[in-house]
Amino acid sequence: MTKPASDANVPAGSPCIATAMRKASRRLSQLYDDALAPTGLRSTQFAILAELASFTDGPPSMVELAEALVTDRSSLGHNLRPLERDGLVALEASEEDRRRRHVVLTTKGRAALKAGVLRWQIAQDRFHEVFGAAEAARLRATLLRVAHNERLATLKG
Amino acid sequence: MTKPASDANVPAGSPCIATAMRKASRRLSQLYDDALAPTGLRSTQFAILAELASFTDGPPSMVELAEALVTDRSSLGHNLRPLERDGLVALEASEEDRRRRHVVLTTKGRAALKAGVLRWQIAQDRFHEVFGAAEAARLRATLLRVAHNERLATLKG
DNA sequence: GCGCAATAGGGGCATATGCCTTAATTATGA
DNA sequence: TCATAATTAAGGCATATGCCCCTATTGCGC
Repeated sequence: MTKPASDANVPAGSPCIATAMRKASRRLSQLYDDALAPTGLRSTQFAILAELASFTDGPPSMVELAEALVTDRSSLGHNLRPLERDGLVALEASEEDRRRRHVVLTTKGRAALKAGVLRWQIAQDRFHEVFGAAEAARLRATLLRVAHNERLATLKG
Repeated sequence: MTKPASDANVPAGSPCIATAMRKASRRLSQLYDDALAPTGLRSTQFAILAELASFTDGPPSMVELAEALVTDRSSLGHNLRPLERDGLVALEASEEDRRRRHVVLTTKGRAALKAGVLRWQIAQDRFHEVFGAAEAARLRATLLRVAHNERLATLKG
């Protein structure tokens, strides 16, 4: 139990967690981008659409969406540009607060997400096949605890 | 044993491993970049210098270094540009194979790495403080197994 | 030795990521 | 009320990441 796959051919390298994280991140992006390629979506874009779809109480503001994605507001703004250009999302001015702009998943965006899920599942299946569903779930839970831990955001605090 | 920290305030979100990985990666980059800021190095640049220093049998070629970093050759080429400009690394033509260029860690680069390690340790300590050294080591090992698993590179294979 | 496949890098293009600054708007406190 | 602080998003700048195509060079099969 909890017996991981072989550690052979895995160099020790530096003890840096962030470095290991980025290496793994690049590797996984390869796999998921490869699977999503036929849809014209990148894994980051797919993630944005999926996160958008998870907001059931109306479209979020940029700040809310950025926080959910654990990313910078500016980064999100930049990333939304291609999606807006292609009509997958729309930015609507808020009624209550004219500073805010709500990010809306368009019909076209919803369709793209739906098509993306079919391809995404292939990459996800591959990961489960290689690492096992149980360890995958454990890893994912750990990653989300890292992502949402505020004490890992800055040294202050 | 193996009891993780609290899962409170960790939204379930999508089951996508890649999405969780990138969220965690962005979070950790925040922390390590924050720590490294005084040195003028970014965590990615620090990682490149550290990886370079790990080659004890002479400076690696771009391909060798890219593989060690689990990144694209082109990406590495781009990332080396600022480091070369600042004199932290040097690209030397190979004698045996004139296609190759060896990436050399300069004296200045070695000094920058040394200074970076002092700051890096602060971020690493924070992570250990939050997650515990044992779980951190487990996580890092898992991440490296992901990073170096060829069956997670493409769907083919 | 020659022709062709394979390999190493460079350059261009597009997106990803985050910083700092600025403008617009809203909230707050005297 | 009104000046000021705080918030929201945009824009510019720099780096990060990976794809494709191109050139130079090497290795290989004949």
